[in-house]
Parts: sequence; C-alpha cells; structure tokens
Amino acid sequence: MRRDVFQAIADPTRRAIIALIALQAMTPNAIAENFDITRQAVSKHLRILTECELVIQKQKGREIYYSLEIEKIKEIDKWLEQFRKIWENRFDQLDNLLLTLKNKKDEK
Amino acid sequence: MRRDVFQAIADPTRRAIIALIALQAMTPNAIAENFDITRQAVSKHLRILTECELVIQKQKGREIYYSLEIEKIKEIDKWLEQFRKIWENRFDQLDNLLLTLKNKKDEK
DNA sequence: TATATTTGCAACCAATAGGTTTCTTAATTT
DNA sequence: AAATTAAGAAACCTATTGGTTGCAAATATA
Repeated sequence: MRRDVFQAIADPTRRAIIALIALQAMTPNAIAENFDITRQAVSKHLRILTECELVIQKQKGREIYYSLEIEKIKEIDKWLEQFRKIWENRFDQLDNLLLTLKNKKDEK
Repeated sequence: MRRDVFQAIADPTRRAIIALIALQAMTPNAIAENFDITRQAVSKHLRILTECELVIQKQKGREIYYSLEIEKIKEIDKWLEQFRKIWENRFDQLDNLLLTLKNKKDEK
C-alpha cells in the first residue's frame, strides 16, 4: 500500500485532522471528539497520515500525541510550483496588456 | 458524486494529465498516447477533471480539446495558505535563534 | 492487585474507484 | 454514399476505501 501525500489529503476528514493538529499535538481520543466517527476510524486515518509521514507520533505514558510534519506539506507546494509559473505568467501578460492600454490612452 | 479538487489530484494518472495539458490543449486520443491505459479510461479521468472544473473542453469539429483551468489549481494553493503561515513562522524563529547566537558571539 | 483508560489491530461490510470491452453518435474522408 | 475516425456512455469486474464492531496490550489509578 504505497501512500502518498496527495492520496492522504484527498479525504476531507483527513484534511480536517491535519488542520486540527497543525495548531497543537493531540491524542486520538481528543481528535475523535471533533468528528462523528469512531475513535478507531480516526486511528485508521492517523495511520495513513503516519505512513506517508504527514504526521509524527510522540508517546507520553499511555497517550500518544500526534502532530503535523509541516515539511511534508511543502511537497504539495513543490508540486504546485510548475503551475505557479503559469498563473504568474498570465498575470504578467495581463499587466502588459493594461500597461499597453494605458500608454495608448496617455498618447492621446 | 460530489467531486472536489483534492480528490481529483489524488490519482497519479490524473496529475500527469493535468501536467500534460497545462502546456497545451490536447484531445483525449493524444493524451491517451502518453499512458498505458485505454482511451476510454483517459476519458473517464477527463470527465472527473471536468466535473470539478479543473479542466475545460473546446470542441473543434469532431475533436475535443481539453485544457487546464489554472484558476482551480489555485484552490489548492489557498488551502496551503494556513500551513504556509506555520512554516514561515518556523523560519522566523530559526532566524531569531541564529541572530541571538550571533549577537552573543559578537558581544564576546 | 484489581480495575479503568488509552490505544492499535483484525475481521468484516457496503460503496467507490479505476480499469476493461462493447456499442452509439457525430464528423470527416474517400 | 460508404468507410473511417473521434469521442462519450453503459455494463461489468476487481481492488481499495472508509467505516463499523470486537478484542488484546500496555499504562495508570483505586
């Protein structure tokens, strides 16, 4: 079962979990309180998130605190890079167009 | 079947299709040539991408050209925004730490 | 020491995903 | 007009997903 970040964030519950623990490390029980699914279902999500290294665990007695591995989120950002070039280009083109129009107006 | 962008980009073939047509509009047949799956399977991916508005169609005779709707990609960027704050913060904290260390050294 | 709490794991289930093959429709060539 | 080409739709199949319940292990508390 080769997991990757993109598959991990496909599920809305998992995105919500990520957003939750981004603020502070939390235990599975505490996380589960925020959803209408069982603790075990949350645990499964956490396992998937751990497998693709989006999340790290820290044991504290019998509790396990989960927190976000922010570096992994950057992988998505890295993938976006190729498209960012495109949309910035479009902006430049729009800028140039507006500039051209403005100059033509000024010439009058 | 409520599709969203995150589910759409979860599949690696779909991400490849997106990257392909980001460069130039392409027909399903032309796209399919780049993969080991049938044209019909590509068509299904294109339908999903169209449903969540990541892709737009332009009919030209009996051919249909598919191209990327770059604006929709920005939705992912928007979602990343909340985390970008976090990782920029971490950088700042590191900067401060390094600065503090440097000052201490200079004081000597 | 006995009991309660926190967690992960396994077995199971229904729905969905991603692929295939077959067929239809519409536009282009010959 | 007939044949070819491009594409979507439908039916089907298997693997995966996201959920459940029940159980076992480890730690903490009475």
